[in-house]
Amino acid sequence: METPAPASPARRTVTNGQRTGRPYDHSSDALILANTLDLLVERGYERVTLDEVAARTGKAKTTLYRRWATKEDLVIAAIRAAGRPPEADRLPDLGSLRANLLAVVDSPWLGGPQRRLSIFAGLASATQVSERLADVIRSEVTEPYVEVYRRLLHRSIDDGETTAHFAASTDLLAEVIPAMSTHRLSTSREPVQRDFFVSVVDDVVLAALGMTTR
Amino acid sequence: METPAPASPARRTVTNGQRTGRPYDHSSDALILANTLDLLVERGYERVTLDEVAARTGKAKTTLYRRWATKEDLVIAAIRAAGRPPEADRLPDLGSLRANLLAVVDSPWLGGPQRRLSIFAGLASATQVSERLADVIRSEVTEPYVEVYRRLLHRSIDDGETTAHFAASTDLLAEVIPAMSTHRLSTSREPVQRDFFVSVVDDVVLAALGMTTR
DNA sequence: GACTTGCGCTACCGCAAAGTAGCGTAAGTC
DNA sequence: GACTTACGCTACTTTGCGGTAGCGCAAGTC
Repeated sequence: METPAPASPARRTVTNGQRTGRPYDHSSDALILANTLDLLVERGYERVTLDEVAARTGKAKTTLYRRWATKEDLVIAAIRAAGRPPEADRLPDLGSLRANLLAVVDSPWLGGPQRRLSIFAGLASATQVSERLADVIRSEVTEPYVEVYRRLLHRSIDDGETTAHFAASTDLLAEVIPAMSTHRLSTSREPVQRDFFVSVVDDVVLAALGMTTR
Repeated sequence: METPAPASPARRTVTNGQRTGRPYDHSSDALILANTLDLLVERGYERVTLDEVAARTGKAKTTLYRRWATKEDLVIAAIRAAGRPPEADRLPDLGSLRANLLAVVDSPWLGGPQRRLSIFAGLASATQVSERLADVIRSEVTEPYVEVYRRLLHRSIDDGETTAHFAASTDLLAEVIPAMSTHRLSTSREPVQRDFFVSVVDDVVLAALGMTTR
């Protein structure tokens, strides 16, 4: 979670310099944005209604509009507030490419691998709404996430580690595809397989997100 | 393309047995359904309007409603009319698992690999609309498609071929992830890499489609 | 205490899009 | 030719939802 941006107040009457009067109560912004993201995941962009966001949060709809000018702005803020994936350069080197990749997979970003995948599905619909929204998703979610993996991989290639590594771990693929037929990640599966599976999944779903046909 | 189902006429006045009067002109059903699918891909379910489907097809909106009772019915028909992936049992054995998998990848189902992926993206939003629609997508698209790969793979495992095969071809993975950063499949890439990439992509996107959180 | 501005509420506007009604006409069956 | 039903058209109703107006009150600053 990040601070919800200067809230770009929808239309604030500008009193020069100093502000008086009752201040914004930003204590519940995080809750609003979290609920927005939840709804986005459950229903997709078009079926998110601000009435429902307001109801869930216990805020008045008008309050939402005091902070974000449009629904699109609110959703963008929610996406931004979800934070960004870890940066490759700041991650400790765990000794092997594989370990480094798995660390990213298991990072708590977007609630961890399970929920992350759900969010991707929700975002897929949002990319069809507007260029602006699609751009935000790309620049805030897709690109940075793929970038981590790419960086880790390139680093490993430069070290000459890569090929051997992949050759060693790819028997897993033989299990991955049949496992997919369950269509659930929650079913029991050996941990290593799961991890590798999710990493591929995440990446590829992102690629699909970037591939809207507009 | 399949015959567009008995069209389950929205509400037909039942004259017993024999029908007289001007018959339905089903010659353009395929066109209607194709345009519906196109729009679904371009815009996502919510932004498909029947006015636009009608306009594109050159038919009157009321004509659409004479054939499909609701928008949802029309979209379902469009998905059904898109046909099903090839069945594993009917595919010729090309000698290696890899060749068999690639044959599926390159099958013309849903317009071939490129367009197929776009359609998946469009369907992702539709899975959030209703249980019924989600079920159709799962049973008509997701399940059968994953099933092909699964069957081919299992067959290969039973033959003892699998592990060796995958080990031999997985250096590709080292290229796949960085290549994804382009977020386009249309960029130039060596054919074998592309094929393998797309096969993974297709499969995994499908898994994501099956994973709606409703 | 005077002033300012956010909050919650209720009511409302505007618009897009699903779905319908009814008409004149086309294309069939008997 | 009489009859029936689809087609295209225009106009309409309904609904949901984004977004706004204005009020009484809360929570701050001076």
